[in-house]
Amino acid sequence: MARKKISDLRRTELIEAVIDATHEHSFAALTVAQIAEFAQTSTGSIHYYFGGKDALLAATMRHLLDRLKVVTIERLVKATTPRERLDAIVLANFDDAFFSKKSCSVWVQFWAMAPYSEPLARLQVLNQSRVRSNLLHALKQIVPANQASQCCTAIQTYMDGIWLRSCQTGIAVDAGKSQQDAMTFLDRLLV
Amino acid sequence: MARKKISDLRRTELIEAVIDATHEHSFAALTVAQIAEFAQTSTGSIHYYFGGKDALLAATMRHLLDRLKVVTIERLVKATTPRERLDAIVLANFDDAFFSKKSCSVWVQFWAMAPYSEPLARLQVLNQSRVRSNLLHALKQIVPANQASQCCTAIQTYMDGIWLRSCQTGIAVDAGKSQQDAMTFLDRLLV
Amino acid sequence: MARKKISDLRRTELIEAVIDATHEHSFAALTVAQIAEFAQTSTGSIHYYFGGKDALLAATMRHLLDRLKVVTIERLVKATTPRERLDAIVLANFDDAFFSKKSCSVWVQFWAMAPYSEPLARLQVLNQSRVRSNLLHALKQIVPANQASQCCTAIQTYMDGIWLRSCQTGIAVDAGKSQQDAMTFLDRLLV
Amino acid sequence: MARKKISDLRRTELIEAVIDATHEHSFAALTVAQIAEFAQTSTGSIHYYFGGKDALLAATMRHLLDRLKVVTIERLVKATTPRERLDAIVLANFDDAFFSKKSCSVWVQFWAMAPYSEPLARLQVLNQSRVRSNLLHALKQIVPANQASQCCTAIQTYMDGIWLRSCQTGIAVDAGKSQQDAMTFLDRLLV
DNA sequence: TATGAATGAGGATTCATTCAT
DNA sequence: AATGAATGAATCCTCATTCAT
Repeated sequence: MARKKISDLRRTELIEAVIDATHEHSFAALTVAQIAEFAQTSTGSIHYYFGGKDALLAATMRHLLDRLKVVTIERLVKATTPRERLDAIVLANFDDAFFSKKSCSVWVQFWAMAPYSEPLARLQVLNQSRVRSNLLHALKQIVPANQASQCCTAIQTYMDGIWLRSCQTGIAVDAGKSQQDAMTFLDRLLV
Repeated sequence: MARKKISDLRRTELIEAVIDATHEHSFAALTVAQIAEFAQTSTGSIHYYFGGKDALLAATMRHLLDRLKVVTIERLVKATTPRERLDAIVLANFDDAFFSKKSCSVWVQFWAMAPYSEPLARLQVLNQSRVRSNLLHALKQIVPANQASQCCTAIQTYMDGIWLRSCQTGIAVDAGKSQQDAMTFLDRLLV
Repeated sequence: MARKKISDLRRTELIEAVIDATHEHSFAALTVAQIAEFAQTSTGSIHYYFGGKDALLAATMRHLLDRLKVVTIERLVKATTPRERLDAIVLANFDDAFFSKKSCSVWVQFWAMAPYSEPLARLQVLNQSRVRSNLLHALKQIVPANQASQCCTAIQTYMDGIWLRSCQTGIAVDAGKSQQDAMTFLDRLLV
Repeated sequence: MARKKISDLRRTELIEAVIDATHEHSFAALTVAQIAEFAQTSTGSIHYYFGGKDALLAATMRHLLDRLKVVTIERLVKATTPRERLDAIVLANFDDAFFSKKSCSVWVQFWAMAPYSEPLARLQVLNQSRVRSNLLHALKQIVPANQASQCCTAIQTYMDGIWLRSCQTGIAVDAGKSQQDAMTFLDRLLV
């Protein structure tokens, strides 16, 4: 198990480097050599740990998606009312534990590539479904049954839109502010 | 003038080819030769008319943004009340004259690249500002002054989110349905 | 004949443009389009008059070689003694009617290409032989028969060297000065 | 250090290939792939070791210039009288350790390109100055002070001319013969 | 004659990937 | 485990040449 840890640590370090590098130069424009430099390793190591550039992005996204999952669960277990559960899910998406300009950059590039990559598409669908499932569970106790689905989509769309806009030039990313905005949005949307 | 027309026609043909090709393979994965094949021309012509692959994407986006502008204006001139104006702007964004899976694919890739390309970033800001300006003008007559800005952002974010989601695998794109959803969303948001 | 003149004028204009352009950018780096711009014409015209880029350089060299021939003859007819004839030939090579930095640039590039081009090699040999023949004719009356050939080669080598050095960066080209130097050189060489 | 050696060996091998290939096809007409073939490597390696085609020519010339420098020094240390020193410098230029048709071919193409390339121009000036400095040092003790400079230029011009002529079609290159000719030339020139 | 749009073969360069050490 | 030298397929772009007008 101690053995395993070394390898996992290395992978995590490399993934952090991918996030930094991708934010700065875009994943497509990045060479494996550049990523290796960010991570202070060699191209050989990148291939040793991940198998290739494509797999590297997939691994990075799995990492980010896991973080979202963890933060969501942490917040959900503390919530008691349906509305609290709804807020928990939405706030998790903008939790400063991982909502940052860097993550947004990677996320949007992932989105742009997903339609052209089976493994990425799978990840995208997985996350989308998980979030939707969580949201719907809470929403059904808040809005009339026939409005839950549409309402859920509106919320997901809003959240995706925030991620999308956050990575653009000249946009300052502030987790706290985004959480407030999201709460105001929910208040407006749910009467 | 006949000369100019021919050259413009050629440019438009090439841009249509870019949209088709990008939707199918993603812009980054696309080779100039492939685009040329879609357009039934040579790689030389692409460079002759646009100067390079990057400039080609910029030209394509300018084309799409122009279409949005035209459709928006067409709808705006027919609107009389503030709410009608608001609806006009939002409906224009999902007008089937250009809201299609293909456009969404290009749009999202444009978004992913904009932070790393001066010319694309400029286009992105230009469009974002134009839409915001239109929306705010109408919103200020609908909601209290202190809510207009936040409300505007929510609407833009929602629209961006729709574009983003529309290009994903397994999502069917239906302009009419998207327009209806958007109207329902506005109703909910503006009480 | 008037007809012919128009075409000849055009060819001469184009050749002058080639010389200017080659001096500024080197013939290899030059595109036909650039040459056309120097000549204020189109690429089509270049091909119409010369048939291609390679033929253009050959035509240009033929032009320069003709100029040398003409200047040499003009000076030779005025010479009476063997030494005067020798001087005439050498002075012709540095006559400011065509000895200039521009000509030297073209000449040296011609030299560099000649070993790899049949037509250029022929021109090179032709000129070399013509000059040698003229020189030898005079030299044989000046130095002992068994020294004429070696002496001739030395003179030709010196003249070629001057051309070569004249095109280099930082070297000022002055026809009068080069003529003086050449005369001093001959004096030294021929006792 | 073993590492360094291997890499240096690789570089030298590549440079030898450039000389062979350039002599056969001219540097401009040569493709990187062809050079790679001469060197029995890949195009990738060429770029890995030199960074590009231009840098490759510069490296090759630096190599040739170094050879000249080394041969010159070897001969100079053995010379005692001024005239012996003068001869040493001139003989070095035609030493069969590197005076060959191949070297001449490369040299002349270098000369033709130098006026259009900063790095090549620097090399050209460097070598020209070094040879001049060596020659002048010896000449000042042989000819009157006011004649040294002009005499030096005549010698350099002669040597450059020999290089230039040696690469032409139909000229046989013989180091020994060129050395003899040069000695005869010096004898004639220096009374 | 003159033009310049269109072509596409050809070349320099990049970069993911491999593998010997 | 880690490295980075070596590879060569793949791609963008250039440019001589053609040809319809």
